[in-house]
Amino acid sequence: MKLHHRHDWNLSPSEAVALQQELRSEVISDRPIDLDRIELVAGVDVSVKNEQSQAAIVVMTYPGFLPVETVLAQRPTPFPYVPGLLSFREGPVLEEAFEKLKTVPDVFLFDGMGIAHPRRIGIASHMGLWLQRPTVGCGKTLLCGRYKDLAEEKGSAAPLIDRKETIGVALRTRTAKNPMFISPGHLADIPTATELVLRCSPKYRLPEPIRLAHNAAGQFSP
DNA sequence: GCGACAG
DNA sequence: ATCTTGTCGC
Repeated sequence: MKLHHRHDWNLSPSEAVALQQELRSEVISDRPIDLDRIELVAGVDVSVKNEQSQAAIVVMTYPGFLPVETVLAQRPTPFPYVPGLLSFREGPVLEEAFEKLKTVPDVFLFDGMGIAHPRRIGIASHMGLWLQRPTVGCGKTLLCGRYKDLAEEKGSAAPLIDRKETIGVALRTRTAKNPMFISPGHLADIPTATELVLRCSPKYRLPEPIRLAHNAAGQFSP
């Protein structure tokens, strides 16, 4: 896929934070995703093993969820895990994977946050700037913000609030299971991102594209 | 200063 | 995220 190269990745933690402050104003998080025109949805995930990172992108039809393309990319893990700076750890290998992708998905679902981030630029938002296509952040645990208890039934949601600002939702994708934390990445908004993730989770807690990407990323070559 | 902290 | 077997439940 064609990528809009934005910057180099070899930055120190403090330089990375400064870059996020510069890029945050470019993130568009109030634009509805055109759910009626989606035909392809991609799931993005990265697995780390022995200093090596492997990225997987699985493109699936929507709403049938039939896999149409899977790409993998490997690289040495370049950056330590620092809460708030995940994109600088997974960005390099993801960039390589995106370049291998031939299909052009209508939207990308990421394993991690979108604007539900201290500086409102989690990995889904950050990579969205490179992709220039709609992206959604789907976290399994919270990075920042608070939410009120929500009902046990699948589909229940509660606003995620941080510093008086609504940054996403806690969404129950499976009855009685822990909620997922959904937020717009880039070129998306909270209501449509929430609806899309719910529609992409017909059977499991993880959205189908991310679930498959997670499985593929965890498969390292001997 | 203290606590919290995606993957 | 990763280290790791069996096991309780639908």
